[in-house]
Amino acid sequence: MKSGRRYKNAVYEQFARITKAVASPKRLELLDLLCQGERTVEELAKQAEISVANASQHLQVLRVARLVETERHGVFIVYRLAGQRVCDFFQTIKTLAEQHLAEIEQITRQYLQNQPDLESVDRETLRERVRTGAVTVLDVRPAEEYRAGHIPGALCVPIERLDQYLQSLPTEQEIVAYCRGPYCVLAVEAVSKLKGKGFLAVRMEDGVQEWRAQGLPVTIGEEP
Amino acid sequence: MKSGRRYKNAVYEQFARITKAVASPKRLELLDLLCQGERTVEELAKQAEISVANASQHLQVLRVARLVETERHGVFIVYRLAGQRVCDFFQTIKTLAEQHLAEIEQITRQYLQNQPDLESVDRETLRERVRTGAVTVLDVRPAEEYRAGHIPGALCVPIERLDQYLQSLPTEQEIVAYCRGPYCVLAVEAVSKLKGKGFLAVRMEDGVQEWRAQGLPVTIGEEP
DNA sequence: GTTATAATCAATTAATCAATTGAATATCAA
DNA sequence: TTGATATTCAATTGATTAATTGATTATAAC
Repeated sequence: MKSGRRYKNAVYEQFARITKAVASPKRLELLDLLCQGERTVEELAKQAEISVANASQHLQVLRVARLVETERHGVFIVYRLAGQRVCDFFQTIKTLAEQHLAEIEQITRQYLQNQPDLESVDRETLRERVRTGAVTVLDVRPAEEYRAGHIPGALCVPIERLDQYLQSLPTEQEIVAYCRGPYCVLAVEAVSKLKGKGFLAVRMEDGVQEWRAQGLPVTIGEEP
Repeated sequence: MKSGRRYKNAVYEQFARITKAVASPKRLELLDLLCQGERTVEELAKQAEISVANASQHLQVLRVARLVETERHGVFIVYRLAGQRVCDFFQTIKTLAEQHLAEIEQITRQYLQNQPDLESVDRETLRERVRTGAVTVLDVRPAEEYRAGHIPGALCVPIERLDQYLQSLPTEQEIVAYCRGPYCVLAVEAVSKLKGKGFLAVRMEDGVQEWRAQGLPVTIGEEP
């Protein structure tokens, strides 16, 4: 075999290390979670709804491909993305899939149809209403994701603690809930619960990644 | 299982259709070739050095993932990328691999070391020298790729026809050869041959994709 | 030291995938 | 219609891969 061919094979083999690492639905879900912020193996396993051993194995595949890195914090091992570029890469995959695979829109439509009447609000409208204080925005992701970055003015109301916040929420003013983006179901569930309790709740499809990608501001840490 | 989980699984499954399609070195090579321009199955098979049947199968995997599309031209079937976005996606993979996998640089260095002393010239220098006419630029890719887009002022000299052009090339002036980019070996081979014949030849690492990505102009069709 | 917890490792199974071969299909031209 | 060519299909092989299970390692608290 010519040396040129051997070289080419070696190079494409390296490229494929990256693509093979992301060629699994579960690993894509783990990457998606890690785009929202760093996490321990246990948290990742729980949120992706797989066993810890299985999550550990998937994470190591991602690590060997240098897409994620780890750090030991006492008895925990924290995984995080190996850079913003990896998050961008995941967003690219997402966008490509959305634009090339009509099935995704279909699956989403089907899912949303099975949810009780669910309006949603777009970015621009929301931003204007937040600015004028005409709306209450809830970030229903886990608190650590909120701290890693949230939409300015949003309240940190993790979905599992939504019940505790119910009495402090306005009953007349509109409430907008968002989570990790269009394929995350937290906001859908939050809105469903809020509407059941008589609130005026709508969902925003975008997550922080989409918001940031539009060049819109993101607040890091706690709200003042 | 909750409907939220079923929905998530379905969505990530769709994302993975894209990533599984690119999770093979050979399919990445085919995509790389298609980034340079459309081609028939036979041409792709020949350039990737695999059997036609094998190429056909790989191409169909890419087609099912909607990354490429086909058109029948008589007895030929022409494959092309399903949009500029797919080319960008491939470039993203390439960049990510280059930046995260030190092995690639190592492999490249090793390959170039085995080639007889091979200088290379960067984009900016080349552009300036082309502008002032101080250099002859050769595009050593196949003619159809040249027509699909080439660096302004470059001559179309496919490597397999290089011999025929030898007498019309300047012997005193510097000659710069380029091909599909840093991992393509055509320019390396062309420079090697030219230097063997006594020409002042150097290689430019960038291909048209890299050139274009810098916002530099690209000429489509034949030179005037 | 002992214990509890987080994470990884090792071994297994079923499933999926890459490449090869030879046959089948589609188009065009004689 | 027949023959030639480009491509795809179908069946087979060997190689990877995902998920599960139970055992093992590493750390911190007692």
